[in-house]
Amino acid sequence: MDKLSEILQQKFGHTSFREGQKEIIEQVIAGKDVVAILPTGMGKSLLYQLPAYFMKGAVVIVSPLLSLMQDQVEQLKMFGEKRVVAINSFLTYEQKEMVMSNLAMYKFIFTSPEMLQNKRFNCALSSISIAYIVADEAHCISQWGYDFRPDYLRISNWLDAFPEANVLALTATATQKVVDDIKGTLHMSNPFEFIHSLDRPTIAYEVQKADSQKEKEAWIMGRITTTNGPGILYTQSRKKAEYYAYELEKKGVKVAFYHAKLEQEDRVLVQQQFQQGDLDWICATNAFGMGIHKDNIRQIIHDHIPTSIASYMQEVGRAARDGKQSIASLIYTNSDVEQAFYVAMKDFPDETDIHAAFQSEEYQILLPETTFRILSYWKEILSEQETIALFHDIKKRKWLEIQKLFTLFQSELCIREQILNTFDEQLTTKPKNCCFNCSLDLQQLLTKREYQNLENIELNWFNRINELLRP
DNA sequence: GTGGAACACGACGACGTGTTCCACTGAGGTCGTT
Repeated sequence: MDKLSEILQQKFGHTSFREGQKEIIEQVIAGKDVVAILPTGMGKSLLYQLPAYFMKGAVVIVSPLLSLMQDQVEQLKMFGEKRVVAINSFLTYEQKEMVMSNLAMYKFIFTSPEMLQNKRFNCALSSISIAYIVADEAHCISQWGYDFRPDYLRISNWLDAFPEANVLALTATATQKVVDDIKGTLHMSNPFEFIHSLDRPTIAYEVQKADSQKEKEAWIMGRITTTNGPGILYTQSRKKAEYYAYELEKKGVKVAFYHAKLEQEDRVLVQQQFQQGDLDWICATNAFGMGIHKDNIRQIIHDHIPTSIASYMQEVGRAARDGKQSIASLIYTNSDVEQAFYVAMKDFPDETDIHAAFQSEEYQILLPETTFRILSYWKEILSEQETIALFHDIKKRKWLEIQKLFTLFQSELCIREQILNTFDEQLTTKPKNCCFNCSLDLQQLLTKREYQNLENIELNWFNRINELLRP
């Protein structure tokens, strides 16, 4: 048995590697930069965990969510690794000081892109030896960096302080544009690239067009109340997620809603209940998904046009992790394109905002928080004209992407094939249940289910009490 | 930009039609203060 397999068995209890894992791990150990695109459930964590045991120094893992960090810290501790810490706002000032003063003790250091801008933290990091740096869920660099969390783009400058460390970028879905963004931001020159096929033959694609919002709602309610989950209904707004959860609950469906405005404890609770099977459906915004461990999701429904093909695939990819047949359905109306564009654009500064922000600091403070944050970042590195040009470009790109997605859903060609082509991939074999435009046996795909309508039960009770009280 | 609700209007009263207004609209982390 070679050394890698030995550690795999000793530390992680696996007897063999999955496709691509060994190759990637070898490249990381050899000191190469690596971009690895692997579907959810293909063992991405192992790719950064295992090489650490062959290299001197610590591993810094940049993660987008606090919950994801906690999750991974716990997972490593379960494997018996004690030298692991997450440095983020969950720690008090005193705890942070304590960890930073003893940073050399740790093998795995999890942190957020925001934290990488902390001077005290950087000072501590520069005093220890770093083997390699990991960008987990690296698509966030491209997806969030430009218009939401500019600290993702600041990783670029931060990396200059660690020229010796190689970088490993991990994600489940990335178009060529996203890969280019990742490589650029992480200063990767000639990295080893492992790109697993994005095609998931056990996910069938269904697209439905509705003439009105009412028709759309009726279709969604009908589908969820007559067929089996577990499933996720992705809505475009928090309000809609709550509305559907409320309506479905009345029909007897075990359901909860999930979005960014939920308290942290409620989020954890909903997530756990769904994972344990106590809930059949989650009505959620795009906040739901990263770090969800559930293998048997059978249905993903979208009630809108997503803002990018990559995020659509991320969301759809949460189904069928157990390899069993599942279905991804999307229902839209013509006006949904405009809605998607509005949502994608609403925090972007317009030309007047950019001009005013470059003229006066006070004006910038009047802007919405996200807009202010984005502008502050670009003001540091670009001129006013360059910033205007940049946002013009980003807006145009977003609009084209949404349009492309809309055209794709409207087209009569194979949906699977078109999606794969967007990711520069060719479809080699069509599964039996491919898509709405090829072949789709809905009766086979969707198991019938009857729910007990709680509205009727309440009504019956109301009638019975009335009868009893009648003089 | 769209869609739905509310309102105005015509004309002997209810209701269809046109106009106006307003709601819709994601994602996370950190710091300092209460």
